[in-house]
Amino acid sequence: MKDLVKVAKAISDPNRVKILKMLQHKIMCVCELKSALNIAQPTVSKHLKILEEAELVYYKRDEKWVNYYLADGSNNHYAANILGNLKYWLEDDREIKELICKLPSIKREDICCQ
Amino acid sequence: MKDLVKVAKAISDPNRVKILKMLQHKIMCVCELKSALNIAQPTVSKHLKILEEAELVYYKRDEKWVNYYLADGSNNHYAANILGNLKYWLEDDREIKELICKLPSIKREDICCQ
DNA sequence: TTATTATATTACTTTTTAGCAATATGTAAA
DNA sequence: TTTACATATTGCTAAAAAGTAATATAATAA
Repeated sequence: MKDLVKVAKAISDPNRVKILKMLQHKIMCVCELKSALNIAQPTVSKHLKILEEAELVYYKRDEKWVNYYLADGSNNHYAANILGNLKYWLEDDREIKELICKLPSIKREDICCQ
Repeated sequence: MKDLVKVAKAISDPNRVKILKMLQHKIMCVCELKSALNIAQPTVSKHLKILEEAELVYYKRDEKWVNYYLADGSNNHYAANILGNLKYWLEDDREIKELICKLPSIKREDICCQ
């Protein structure tokens, strides 16, 4: 029950759903996510922690950046199920499509270091 | 996006998940749900409204009772997906199993009218 | 009609959550 | 080392959500 509720809570915020949809297309660092979502960096970090604790994402440090990846759900079948469905969900959502469109132009070299 | 988040929020509360699991086994009125969950009647009504707005349940009045049913999800594919999965999810959850066990002994004739 | 009873709604309190600014931490470059 | 910079954490505020008691509504029975 706790695991299910944790996954449900994780996807019950639009910004977190957007993060998951973006990570479907591209491994991203915190500052890239911040730039895409237009929210403060600590807010992004907090969302990422919630997603990570629901086993929906994981991260690997790469020098000074921390890259976030979609999890594969192998340890959490609720997470696996949601991640599987989310591949097909919201593909026609206007807001999501615009976000995905913007992705190629969001590069850490350009947007970080300020 | 709004529909997905609404369904996710709806199942991100343990009492609401319990309601859905109970409705898998039995059509129930508000006072039966209240008795099963041990929470106040307005709290049950509020949870039911959230579930209904997420299109996870619907209701029909039957004389002075209002019976709640699992929805079929035909108008909301997020709801349909969750309801489909929830049939198999939490079947081994101790708390849920105890609730389901209690169900046959919860009868509106006995518990309401007080 | 009036009384009874099941449920919904309202008004309120407490807890949780999303957001941010400020600060701490970790890594790499100078 | 010191500096710079990406990210995490802390401490706070505002908004949302879960809970309840009291009250309103809707249906039935008397």
